[in-house]
Amino acid sequence: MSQQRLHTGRRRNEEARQATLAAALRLFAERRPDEVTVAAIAAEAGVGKQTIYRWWPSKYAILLEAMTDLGQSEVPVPDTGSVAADLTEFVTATFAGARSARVAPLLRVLVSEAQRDTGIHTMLREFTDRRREALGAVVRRGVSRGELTPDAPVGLVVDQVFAVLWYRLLFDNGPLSDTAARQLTDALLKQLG
Amino acid sequence: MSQQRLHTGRRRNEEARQATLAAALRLFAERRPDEVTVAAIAAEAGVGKQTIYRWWPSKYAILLEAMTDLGQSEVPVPDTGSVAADLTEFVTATFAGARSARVAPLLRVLVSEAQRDTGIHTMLREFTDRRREALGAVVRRGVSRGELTPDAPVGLVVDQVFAVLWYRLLFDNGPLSDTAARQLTDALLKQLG
Amino acid sequence: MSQQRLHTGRRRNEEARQATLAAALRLFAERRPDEVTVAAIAAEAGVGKQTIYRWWPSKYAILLEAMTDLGQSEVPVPDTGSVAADLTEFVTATFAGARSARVAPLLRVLVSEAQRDTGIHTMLREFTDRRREALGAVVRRGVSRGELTPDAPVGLVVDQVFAVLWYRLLFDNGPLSDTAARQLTDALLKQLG
Amino acid sequence: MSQQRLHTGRRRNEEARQATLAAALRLFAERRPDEVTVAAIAAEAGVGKQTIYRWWPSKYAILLEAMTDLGQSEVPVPDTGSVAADLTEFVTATFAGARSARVAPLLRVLVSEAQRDTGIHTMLREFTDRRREALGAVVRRGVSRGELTPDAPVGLVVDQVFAVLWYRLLFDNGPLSDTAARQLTDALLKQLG
DNA sequence: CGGTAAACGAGACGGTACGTCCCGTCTTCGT
DNA sequence: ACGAAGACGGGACGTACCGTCTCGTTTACCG
Repeated sequence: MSQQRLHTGRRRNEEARQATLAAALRLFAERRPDEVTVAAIAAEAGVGKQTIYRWWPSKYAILLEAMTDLGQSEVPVPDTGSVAADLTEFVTATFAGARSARVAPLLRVLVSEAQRDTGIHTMLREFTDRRREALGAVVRRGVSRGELTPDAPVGLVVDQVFAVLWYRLLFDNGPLSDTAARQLTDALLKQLG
Repeated sequence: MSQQRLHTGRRRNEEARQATLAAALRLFAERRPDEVTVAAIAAEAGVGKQTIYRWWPSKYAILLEAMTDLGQSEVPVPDTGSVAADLTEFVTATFAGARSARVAPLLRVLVSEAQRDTGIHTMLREFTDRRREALGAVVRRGVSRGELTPDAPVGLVVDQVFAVLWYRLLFDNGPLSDTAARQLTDALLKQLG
Repeated sequence: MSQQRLHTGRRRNEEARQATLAAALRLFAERRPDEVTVAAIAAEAGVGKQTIYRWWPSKYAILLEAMTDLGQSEVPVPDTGSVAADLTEFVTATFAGARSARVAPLLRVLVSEAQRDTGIHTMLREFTDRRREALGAVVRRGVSRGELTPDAPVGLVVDQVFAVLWYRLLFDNGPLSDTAARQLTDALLKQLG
Repeated sequence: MSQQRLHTGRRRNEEARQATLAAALRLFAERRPDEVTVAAIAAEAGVGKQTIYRWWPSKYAILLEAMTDLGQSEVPVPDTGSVAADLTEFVTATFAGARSARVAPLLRVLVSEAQRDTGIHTMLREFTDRRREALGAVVRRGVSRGELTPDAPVGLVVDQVFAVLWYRLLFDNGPLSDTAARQLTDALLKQLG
């Protein structure tokens, strides 16, 4: 029985991949998104354009991969024994992560592009759904501990947290400070009764 | 004392303006935003490209002006005598307006572009601030009628309404139905005590 | 008996005409021809664009009219009694007129445009034919005085003079100096036998 | 000693060059020069506009290169043993080439544009200087054979031939027939003694 | 160790939208 | 009615990116 040859030729260059991701992060952080061209990323990374097109469908896909790589150091889900404390900590940490001058512009770019490219939209949903799930778990833990009634509208509370986050991020019409996080958390806890 | 002449030469053609706005609305409704070119709008409107560039900085500015013009037929601020009823009516109407297949894609396009163009960002803020102000007035009326305590967090409630609206619109991860509007309103009323 | 009114309304403004001609001469002398726009001439002359289009078919027609106005002070036909002297004087004066830094660029512009616009071509021919006729008269006088044989090729000699003039003007590949004029004249006299 | 790499990346596409030159010749032959747009040449050649701008500064530069390429099939310099015969043959062939309905309009366009664009002026000079040199060689051969005196004004004779050619071509005020060529040649031979 | 195949940096390619410029016409108001 | 001002419909310009396609070189496996 003959074994089909699996792969011949040169393998993917990991250095080129890293250089491309780093270059994309750098350029998207410091330039307007339409000024970040594939050619510019290639030049910045010292890489050929074709190498980029071989591995990524668009410049935004590069950005998303780069941010996912960064996000490996994921915000841990807090577990202090109290919904109020867990929620406050989670929201505060989430707001802090999003408001940073380094990641805020990148998040804006991704939402912007997601409205134009369904592929990016899907990838961004997967990215955000992981965080939604984490926050949902925190609230549900409150239910199972008896702090909250079983009919607590978990989804709606989660929605409101991330909705306010993105709303202020995208429209730049409100703070994402620790204080803002606490005010929102307090309001939501009151909602949850 | 001599009066300085204020303006000489031909005046702006209002017909050309209207035709351009209508053409932009039509094209943005039926095509993907990057397929809507300035040249196409000009052709559809029977107008020269230069006439467009003379009056608008970008095709998105045209769209925004067209939508503002439409919004003159503004959703009226309800005044039933009860905050609960007013709020419910306002939010339901707002959600209904935003979820329509005709305007939803246009709103997405504008937010998307606002992330890339500070001019559009500013104009969009003015557009949305008018609606924020209207909703704020509804809540404040509840305060002045004594239905709500004077320390009611008006801004935060307004934020939550529009935040959820845009969040679900942009991420397509939740309904903007009448039921959804009622659920959100109920939660916010509970929050307001 | 009632007199029919022959003309009503404001008459053509001679000042505007002069200002336009002067502005055209100035701009064509100092700028590349395609940088001389009708709008620029109008602005330079302090005149409306429509006023120009009312009276001239193109910017080159303005230039041609301006040069014809200038050419009223026409080079007089010399008559010294000798073909040799007359010819030398005529050619020298003609070369001197054409090589001047003020008119040379204008002549180039007119020939250039004449290749694209048959109207200008015709007007330029009328302009140049008047000079051809003058030079032809000089040579024919030599025939009638018996200095030249009756079969002298008058037209060919005239052609050679103006041909060399325009050739050197347009290709910038030879002088239009007094010396050059004399050399050409001598050659032609030898040719005439 | 290490050899530096001379060129990387894709090379210029000779087919695209040929297609562009051919398209330019075709369009300039059948349309008025200002109706020949760069976009039209690109479309006719099946080539991108940028490819044209990468290699040529203007549509007239394309035309000039196309004509130079054609001129490779150069009119051979005659060598019959007699200046009179050589000169007659050269001038007749040159006139014949220039008067043809195919090339005459192109020559007019190039002279016209040369007056507006110094780059074209320079390139056209190189083009014409090659023919001047060829004719000069014919006359100088007459000197070296002793048919003409060493002080024969070679340059002036060459000037007169091409001057008359261009003069009649540009002003359309005289024939470029074989008869005209012979008359001019005879006159110049008489000048040369 | 020599052959073969894929990935690489570089950059030209066909294509398309951009925003600017000028054309010649039309409109407004003032003389 | 004429004149200056300037907006209009139209269309070519030259530029910038897109994503694809050669180039010649480098790398890695496989016989």
